[in-house]
Amino acid sequence: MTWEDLGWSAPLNEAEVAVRRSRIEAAWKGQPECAGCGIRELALFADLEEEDFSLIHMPIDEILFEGGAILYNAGDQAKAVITLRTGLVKLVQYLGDGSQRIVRLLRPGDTIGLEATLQDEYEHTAVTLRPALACRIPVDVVHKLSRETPRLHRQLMARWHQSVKQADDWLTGLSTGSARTRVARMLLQLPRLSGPDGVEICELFSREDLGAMLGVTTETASRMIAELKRSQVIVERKANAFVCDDRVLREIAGE
Amino acid sequence: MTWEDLGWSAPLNEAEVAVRRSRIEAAWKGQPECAGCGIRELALFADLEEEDFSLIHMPIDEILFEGGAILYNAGDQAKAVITLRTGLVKLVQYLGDGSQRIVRLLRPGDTIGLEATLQDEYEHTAVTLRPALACRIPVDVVHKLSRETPRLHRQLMARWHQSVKQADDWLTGLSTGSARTRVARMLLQLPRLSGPDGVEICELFSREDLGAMLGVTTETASRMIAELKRSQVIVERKANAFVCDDRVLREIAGE
DNA sequence: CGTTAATTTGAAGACTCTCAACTGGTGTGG
DNA sequence: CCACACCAGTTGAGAGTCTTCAAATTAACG
Repeated sequence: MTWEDLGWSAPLNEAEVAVRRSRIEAAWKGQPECAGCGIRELALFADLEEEDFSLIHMPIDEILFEGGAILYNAGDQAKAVITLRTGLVKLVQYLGDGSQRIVRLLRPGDTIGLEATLQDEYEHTAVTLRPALACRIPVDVVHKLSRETPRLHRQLMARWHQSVKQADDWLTGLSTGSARTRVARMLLQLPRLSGPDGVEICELFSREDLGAMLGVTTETASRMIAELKRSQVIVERKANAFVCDDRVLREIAGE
Repeated sequence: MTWEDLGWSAPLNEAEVAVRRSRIEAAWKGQPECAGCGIRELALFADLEEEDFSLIHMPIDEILFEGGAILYNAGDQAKAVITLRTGLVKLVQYLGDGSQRIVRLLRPGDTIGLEATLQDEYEHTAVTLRPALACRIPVDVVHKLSRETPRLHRQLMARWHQSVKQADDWLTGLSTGSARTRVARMLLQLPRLSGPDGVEICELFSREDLGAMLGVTTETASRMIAELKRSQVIVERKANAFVCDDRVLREIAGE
């Protein structure tokens, strides 16, 4: 079976700027293009052994998305599961009245669109917040591996478990308390990149997205960030990239 | 292996008012005590076939809890998964500052404490909101079945999936918008019992719990309910049991 | 360099929280 | 049987927070 058989030859959408093909064996064997790929340690196939990979005879797409790209829309045909290698992705759920709420963030190593293994439509809209590198795994591959090896089961369960846990924490942490508290908690749990001088930096996103994550308006999100900047609790290094005073943030977050 | 081997002979806690033993075969074969049990259609073992059940040689506890009983506390040793047959259970997550948030409600057919299959501690505190009948399934049974039959896998995945979906809906539906909107949405998605005269009735819970579900204070929750009562959108039949005007509720809920 | 989008800020009003008092029902002990 | 304490629910008033609508400012881009 090939990608063409699945009707996946065309790019997912216009935002998809590059598609590189690689057989799964390549990913596994650590060929150049996959050097530094976290897939072996982090991702869905972490527990698999080399023999398992030999069961797969279907290419895995490795895709580079630009920031703001749509991985899929809610309701789209769900034929693949996506593993995120670099970047950050938001899962958006739309409400009846047209407003939207971001229900989860996905980081490198996370699996996106896991529901594809159980139903034929995606539940959310998945959008990159920054340029992102991802691997698109056809659900047939997952199903086949699932039949052949029990090792994948535990990983799948673990992924589901992780999603539930994150959803619960998102609710209690980022959807409870004052806007200031929520912003502080968000900043604390944001992935930190170590800057050039070794100081930890966290890249924020648009105020609109921040609001949609915390359940407050764009203006309120903006005010809170602006306030933190003025009081020097966070210091802007580059555009939307901050050095955070975690001690004070934890205090604001209610420890 | 028996329950005693697992150290489960003692009741889970003082709130457990009755324990009845039944072998899983009994449940499957539809013996009297299991007549009307939804386990075959709804629950974790829905897909299993008779031969699968013969693999189990460990008793399943059937437990009757009174309202407000604690099924388990966050951090408790997680040795069993629980299937709810009747009643309603809340999952409570505690925050650093001691306050609490209810992250999910579980209804008949739902599986409680699924994390027991993956880790040895429960993540939430599970408390009955009404008298409840539940079956306690040792994780060893789940693991054994999991090894022997692939049919359980799909059910487990489906359960996880369901949890994630409910968590996401809980966030977007019950944690977004004004307090009035949230209360309306909550009432709309509450399980309805058909009253004596055939009219659908929904039993509400304490204002404190309602507040903890919606992320508002007890007083605000009370005000919203009182207001709906005054405006006749909901009519109290018995204590805390209402007939709801769904048309108006949907309007308040924002369509 | 002009135009557009994103962010910030202001001010008024709506909403929610806090603290406090009041109500009605339940259970206990005298 | 009554007095009392206790608890959940309700209500009130003022303070505080967030939203809304609008305008000003800054950043981004062709």
